[in-house]
Amino acid sequence: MAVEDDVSSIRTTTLVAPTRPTITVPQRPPAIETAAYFFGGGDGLSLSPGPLSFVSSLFVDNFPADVLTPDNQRTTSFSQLLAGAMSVSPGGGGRSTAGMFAGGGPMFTIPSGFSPSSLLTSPMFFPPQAPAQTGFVHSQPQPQLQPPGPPRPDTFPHHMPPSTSTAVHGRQSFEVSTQGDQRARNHYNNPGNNNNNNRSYNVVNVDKPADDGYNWRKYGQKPIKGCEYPRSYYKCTHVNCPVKKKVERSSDGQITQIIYKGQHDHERPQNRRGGGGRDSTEVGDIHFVGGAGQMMEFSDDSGYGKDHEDDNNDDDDDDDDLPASKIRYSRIVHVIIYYT
DNA sequence: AGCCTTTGACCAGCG
DNA sequence: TCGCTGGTCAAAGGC
Repeated sequence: MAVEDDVSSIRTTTLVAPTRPTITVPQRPPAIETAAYFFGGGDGLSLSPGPLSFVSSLFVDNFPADVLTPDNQRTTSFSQLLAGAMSVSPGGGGRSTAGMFAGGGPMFTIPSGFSPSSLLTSPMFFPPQAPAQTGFVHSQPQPQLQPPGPPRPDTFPHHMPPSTSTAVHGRQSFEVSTQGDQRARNHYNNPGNNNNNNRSYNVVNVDKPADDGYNWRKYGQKPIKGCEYPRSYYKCTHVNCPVKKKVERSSDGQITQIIYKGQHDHERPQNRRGGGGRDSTEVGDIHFVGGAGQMMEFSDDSGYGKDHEDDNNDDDDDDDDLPASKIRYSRIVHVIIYYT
């Protein structure tokens, strides 16, 4: 299938801001088309079990901590998590944007207290560089996430502030304890626990797209039609590193898209310029959507600082120690990742 | 001095 | 062929 060929070498990450005053729906890149296709938004193709297995393994293997289902029933099974999420996700007015994107496909939501950075930083989320793998991280505005067809009555209100959208997500959410998150991090930080390998991992920083652990040099900027803010182009400054990324902003200057292209062929710099180190964004909701076994999506809605419980601030490498004010104003993030 | 951003120009792809 | 758009280059200037 041609579309599969198109995405076979693509890893896509979508970072989407919830509010985009001017909703201009650009052309979908092949990956997104494929996403809609795999997620049932295309021609009704059912989901491949692959991604579920993938995500399942992610959580079973790396999130051993107890998690809470929406009714606060503890469960340790990803399947249970998924079942719990699916029981509340499809249909109804409480449908989330990820749900819309998924077109009813599998999805679960993780509210605040869980950092997607943990996932993003995991070798599974950004798997170690396979020699033949070319990562391509793409993001697109939420309207693109909707499958083709007439507008849904339950379309996510783009004018809603993050806090409101959080409520929408929250009702559909189960919780993953930060303790579990920490354990997951320890899991990843401990090479002995990682069957994949112990290479460094990538971080998608929502608020500071240029600060994801690597050093970037801006090499271009182009105005986007219909957008007040231009698209910026960055290159990894590491010698011979082919990775590039482009950052798009909404008309209010908020980052709406971060698109990575290529894969780093080097470790993340130990000593960052400016001494900032990592400072990824606290994460709110994360939506995992099953796909072709190579793609996942999560949504980061950090607009609810009240739910933020930073019990991980004992770690310099922690992503969660942002001030609540910053968390509150950070963006919803959708991430779609392709694995090959 | 080195690295970065800015910015206009250039080039390629596409309709 | 032309115009549009996306992506990149490179000079200039700033930190």
